[in-house]
Amino acid sequence: MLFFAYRDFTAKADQTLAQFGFGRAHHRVIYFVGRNPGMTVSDLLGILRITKQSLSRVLGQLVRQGFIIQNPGSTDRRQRLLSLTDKGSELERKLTEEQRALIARAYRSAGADAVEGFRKVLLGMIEEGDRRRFRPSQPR
Amino acid sequence: MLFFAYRDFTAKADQTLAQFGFGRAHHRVIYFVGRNPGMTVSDLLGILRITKQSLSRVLGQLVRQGFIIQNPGSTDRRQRLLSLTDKGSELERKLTEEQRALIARAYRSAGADAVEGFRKVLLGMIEEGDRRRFRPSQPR
DNA sequence: ACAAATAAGTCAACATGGCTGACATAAAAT
DNA sequence: ATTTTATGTCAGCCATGTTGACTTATTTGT
Repeated sequence: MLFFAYRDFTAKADQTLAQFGFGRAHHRVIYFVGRNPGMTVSDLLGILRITKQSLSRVLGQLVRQGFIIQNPGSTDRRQRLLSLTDKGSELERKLTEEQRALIARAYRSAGADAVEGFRKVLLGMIEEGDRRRFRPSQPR
Repeated sequence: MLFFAYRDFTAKADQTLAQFGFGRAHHRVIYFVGRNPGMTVSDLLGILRITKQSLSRVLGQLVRQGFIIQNPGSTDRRQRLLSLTDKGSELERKLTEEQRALIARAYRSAGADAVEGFRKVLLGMIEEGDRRRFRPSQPR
C-alpha cells in the first residue's frame, strides 16, 4: 500500500517538475527549505540522507536559477543558510498544492479519526531521532 | 511524514539487497511476484509504471540468477508467467521480514484503531483503479 | 596564537535505474 | 491471411545516487 500511495502521491508533482527541467530531488530540496527557511546545508543533508556531492548538483541548479538563496549564518559565518526566493516559493506552492489536494481528498473520505491513526502509524515508522520534527510544531 | 517513513522503511532492505548486488528495483519485482505468483509481465509493468526496457534489466538478472522463473501461460502461450523460485522466496522472506518488523512495531505502538485509519487514508491516496487490490484479499 | 576541526564546495569517475526509439518473435485474434 | 498483442532486445541518453581526493573559509580548543 505504501508503494502505491507513494507512487501516486509523487506522480503529479513529477510532471510539473519536468516542465521546469527538474526532478524529484529538486522537489525535496524545495519542500524542506520551504518549511525550514534558514536551514543549513548540513541540516538538509541530514534529512535527505544523501551525499553533499549529490545535493550540490540539484541545490546548485536551484540557486543558480534563482529558486533558492544562500545567506551566511549570523553566528557561524561558514554556514550558508538556505531560503526560498519568491520564485522558489511560487514553485513550492504549485507543487504542494497538487499534493495537498490529493491528501485532502484522502483525509475527507477517511475521516478525522482515521487521519489521527494515519499520522500515529507513520510516526511510529520514522526513526526515533526524526520524530520530534512532528511533535509540537517543530521543523519538518 | 511520508518522506521520512518511506526513507526509513526502505533503508534496511536496501542494505540487504546491496549484499546481493541488487537494488530497490529488484525488491519491487520480488515483492510483487511473491504476492502474485503466476502474474504476467504486463501485470507487473502496470503496477510498477515503468517501461518494459527498465523492467527487463532487473527481471532479466533475477531470472538468470535463479530468483524468478518464467512459465508459458496455459491459455495464452505468449505470456511468461512469473513466480519466485525457492531461492527467490527465501530472499523475499528475508527482505520482507525486516520491513514487517518495522511495521509491526509501528502498529503495536499506535494501536489497532490507528492501523485501521492508517490503511483507510493510504487507500484513499491510491489511484481509484488500484484500490481493489486491497479490498477483499485480491492481488497486491 | 596556532593547530585542528568543521561547514561548505568542487572535480572526476562510476553505478543504478529511469527514459526513448527501433526492431524481432511468437502466438492470438480478426 | 493479416493484424494485433505479449514479450524481449539493442543502443544510447538522463537523473540522481555513490566514492575518493582536495580546497577554502571560519570556528574551536589548547
